[in-house]
Amino acid sequence: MSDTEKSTFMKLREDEREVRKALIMDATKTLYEKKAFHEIGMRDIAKKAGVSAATIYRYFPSRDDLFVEALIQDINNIEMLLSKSIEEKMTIEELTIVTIDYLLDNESMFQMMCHFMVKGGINTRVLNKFNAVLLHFNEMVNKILIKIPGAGEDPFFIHAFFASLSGVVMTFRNFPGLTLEDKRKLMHKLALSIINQGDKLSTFKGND
Amino acid sequence: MSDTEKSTFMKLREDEREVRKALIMDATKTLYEKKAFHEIGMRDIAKKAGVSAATIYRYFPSRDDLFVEALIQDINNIEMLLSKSIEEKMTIEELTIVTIDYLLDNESMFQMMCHFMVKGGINTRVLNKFNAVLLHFNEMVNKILIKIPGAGEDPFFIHAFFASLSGVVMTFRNFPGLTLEDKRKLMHKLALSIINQGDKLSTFKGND
DNA sequence: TGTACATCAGTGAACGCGCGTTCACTGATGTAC
DNA sequence: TGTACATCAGTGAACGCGCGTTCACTGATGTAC
Repeated sequence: MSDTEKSTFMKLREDEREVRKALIMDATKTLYEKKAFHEIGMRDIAKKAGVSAATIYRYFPSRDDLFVEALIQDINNIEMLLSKSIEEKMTIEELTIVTIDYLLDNESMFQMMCHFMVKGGINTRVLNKFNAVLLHFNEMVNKILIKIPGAGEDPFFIHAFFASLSGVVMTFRNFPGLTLEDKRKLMHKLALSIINQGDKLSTFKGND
Repeated sequence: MSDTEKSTFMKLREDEREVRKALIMDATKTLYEKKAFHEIGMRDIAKKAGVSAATIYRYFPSRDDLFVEALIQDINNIEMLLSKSIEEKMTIEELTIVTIDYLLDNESMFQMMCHFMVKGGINTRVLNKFNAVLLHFNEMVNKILIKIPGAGEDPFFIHAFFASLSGVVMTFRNFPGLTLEDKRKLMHKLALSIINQGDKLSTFKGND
């Protein structure tokens, strides 16, 4: 009896931990919408979550661990977004636009991805987690996109295409002299030109 | 007479400054070949150039200014590389491989580019310089690549394509479980699949 | 019902440290007269 | 030829500061007997 009591007690404590952890994650994600990735510090997150900075370290071993976990959740969002798009029988063109927009509208997530992919010297444990996310994303893309007409023939192309979109967004993010909306349109066109190889832009002609 | 004497004297001093400046730049570029971008500090550069860290600030207003200048010179390298490629009547496929290899073999440069493009909060003056470089590169790409068969029809595609290559390199740089050479081959294939849209990989079949 | 003890979440304050940048100073070279 | 002064490159040492992380401690809750 003492055993089961103890375990339910432990269970409650465990649940409570999960709740707190989720609270910190939520605070982190909220900040992502407001600040650039490199401007988000542990003290900011702590403040937003209503705890002290030291508390965060009871739930996450390091800043990068916290962030990579946030990324995992974000990938889930993308996953749902893509699934939904497929259900609605989106064309590859529409999907391209959705993806570009996602990368543009979640700037901090994008910055974080670049951070993990480009900057060296990241803790091995964290990098493993991150790579697991990437692999998972790749598989998911494979499963989902294989069904889209005009995208599915070659798995190489699918992966290359998604990587390309990151490249387009990265390269033209700060393109001088354009408003955000102009940049968005530019990126749409650029990305579509990859699909349509330039001379077949007809599907998107009306958006000039 | 005193005037011309003075000016030649000034001129000499000026020349000497240029030499010193070049010396610091060379040290910087040498370090690029050995260390990751984020690991290169002012003290490292100073040591390599045989001066003190404080001296660097007599020639460059800040670390980022120094780095952006290094980038400018590097872009010149790429420019020459591309020109040469055109002269040798490279196909777009061959050019793709050259470019991927360049990005892989100049890791720090690539990291630096990402740094300037992705990270926020960069000094306006520096960002302007950087954007000028990008614009220049874009124009150059336009002028050169327009001549390549199979690439030239649509300027959008050309720019998108180069941006894509960055994306491919960024995304698969740390792909787990592959050696550098395997990653290189993977990236080649991925990038070529963008050009050839998957079902036309024939030009590169022999490289498996 | 009470006392001693274990566990653990939470925290304010401090630590550590890297690293870009600045300061106050030295020394060499040139000019004025 | 000599003296006072201006200019400027170069520098060792220190500054500043952000910021992730850790420490030593408190307080609440539960257990043993």
